[in-house]
Amino acid sequence: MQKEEIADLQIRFGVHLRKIREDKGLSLREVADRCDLDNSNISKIENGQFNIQLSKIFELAKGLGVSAKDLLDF
Amino acid sequence: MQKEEIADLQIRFGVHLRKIREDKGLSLREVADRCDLDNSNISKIENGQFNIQLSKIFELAKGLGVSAKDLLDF
DNA sequence: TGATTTGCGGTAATATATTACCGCATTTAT
DNA sequence: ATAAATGCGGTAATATATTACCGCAAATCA
Repeated sequence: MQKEEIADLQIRFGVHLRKIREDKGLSLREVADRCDLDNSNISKIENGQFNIQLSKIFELAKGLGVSAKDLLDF
Repeated sequence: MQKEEIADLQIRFGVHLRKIREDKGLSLREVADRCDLDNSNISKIENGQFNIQLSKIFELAKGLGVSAKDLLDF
């Protein structure tokens, strides 16, 4: 997988993640509290700046109240 | 998320990944060729030794001919 | 208007994944 | 019995994610 493809994937994931969060009416800081993460980092994930790990996908899913597979449904 | 939880997650993911591969009747080296990865590393992923990244989930899904969300369906 | 919330960019130290390589032991095929 | 395939452990160099900070600008609220 090329760098560009990965960057594109991160962006698409981030857009999807943001939509889920906003549909739930949560702020970055609220999600951060639920996930034990920092709001700035979730912001970066949503903006496609990180190629996050498996465990983080599950942490985010838990914090957002959705299943992990839902986070990859885009 | 604690270290132990992450280790457990990796193992469950690996077990699921292996099942998908074996259901397709593929060897590690065959999947490795399709994914442009090394067979030893896929072995380690299946054995829960890696907390892989988002992009790698998609690479594996492509190589296995399934959707990424299917890989998290366990 | 003043205060709070929100999203976001920057940073630096640390931890971790990535990658390709080697070879071995076991299983499977000829 | 011989050869090939398979799964897997070890390693070392490199790249990358992680984490918790800080503070700002714009939006929202009292």
